[in-house]
Amino acid sequence: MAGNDKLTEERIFEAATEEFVDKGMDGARMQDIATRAGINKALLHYYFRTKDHLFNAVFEMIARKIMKKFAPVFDENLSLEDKIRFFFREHISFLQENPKLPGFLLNEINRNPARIKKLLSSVDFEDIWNTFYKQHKEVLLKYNISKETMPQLMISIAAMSVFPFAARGIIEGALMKSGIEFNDFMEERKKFAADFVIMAIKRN
Amino acid sequence: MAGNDKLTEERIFEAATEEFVDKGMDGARMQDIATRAGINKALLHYYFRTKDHLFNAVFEMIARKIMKKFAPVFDENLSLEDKIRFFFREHISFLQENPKLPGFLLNEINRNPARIKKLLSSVDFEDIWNTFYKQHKEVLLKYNISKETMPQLMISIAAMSVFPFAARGIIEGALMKSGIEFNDFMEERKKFAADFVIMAIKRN
DNA sequence: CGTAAATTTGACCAGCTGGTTAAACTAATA
DNA sequence: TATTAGTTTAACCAGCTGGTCAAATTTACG
Repeated sequence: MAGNDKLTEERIFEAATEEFVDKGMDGARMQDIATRAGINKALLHYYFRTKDHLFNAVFEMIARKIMKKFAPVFDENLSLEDKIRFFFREHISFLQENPKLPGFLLNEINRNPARIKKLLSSVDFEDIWNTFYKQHKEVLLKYNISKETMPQLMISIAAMSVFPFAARGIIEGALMKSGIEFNDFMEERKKFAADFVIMAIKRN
Repeated sequence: MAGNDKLTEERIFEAATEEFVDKGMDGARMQDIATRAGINKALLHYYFRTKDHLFNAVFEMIARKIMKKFAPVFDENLSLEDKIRFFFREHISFLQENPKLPGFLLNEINRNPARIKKLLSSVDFEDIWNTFYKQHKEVLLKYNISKETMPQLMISIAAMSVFPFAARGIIEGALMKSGIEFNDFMEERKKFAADFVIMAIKRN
């Protein structure tokens, strides 16, 4: 075997990731991926038989990467408030480094819901939320959160950090006239979002 | 001229809207649009010269429709709290009737940011927010909102109602194991989101 | 070195896609 | 009825796309 087989496969994988994230499954071209990886199109098919194979490999890798990065948040030994602050700091920082990921994932999920449902079937959200709820049940008594409103809260938290990246095109347009840069806005948002959520769940 | 010219154009427009919203610009096929409209592909090109023409027409129509529907919210003669409740009730109801719109718009905006920036250039967000701020400046004194945090607040509000629809594929998966239906979740969210935002901006 | 297996290539193909064209049809109207 | 402008159609095409194939090259190793 040629000694650079892993190098080639890695180069293909990186090239495919960039093309797919940039242009989506429909928009990406096998030829472009091959060119970007510095190889032949036939060689591309030699490593990943079809476009679907290649796309699925890339998609699952990204999904795993994200889960691996944020599952630990639930286990951190922090107070509820600090956990919320920690999450927004880490999550928004991650998205600042991968700004196109939200749009890519949301689009491909809408385009093919079956794919993600298969992936998610192995994740027990009920359990994650229950664990989280039990960890903080003493504190949550002082807050406005019941077990039933956990999904609403969790999805609100996700929305606060993910949405601005998914809707970046509009938001940049909306901020432009006020002379605000998107990156400054997101930097400010790490604190704003945390304060916002903490305020929202506090009993008055 | 044949008396049904407007009928034909309308049928094309409806068919194109459904196909584009469903499959995106890249995924939609001119033949499918023609078939859905019950006409020939050549006739489709006779009414809208190219796929781009057709897509732009559909996209601008949808964008206008949304703006027209929600600009009035800012002018309603309501208290700040009632305005927030009113917005979430109306906006989520609208999205319940058009659940695929957020995914479609966000994707096409990411795919072609120039398109939306042209559209948005005619909308003076700074002005809208200033007007909104002035309308409620007496009340906002009691809240946590300064002129500078208006964009953060506005985008948070949008995120709360739009994100669940854009991420519906994931959220349905996450809610499934808890036995919650997406529609019930969104119905509950009209109140939750409003309470959440109002709590968040109240001074403690 | 020699040979078998793995890797890489250029040339090729069938099918689909957006778009065109020339001819046929329809309805108003003079 | 004959003319004309607008509408609809079937057949066609060039170019691109994912995918294939046989031959050439490289590498491992006895």
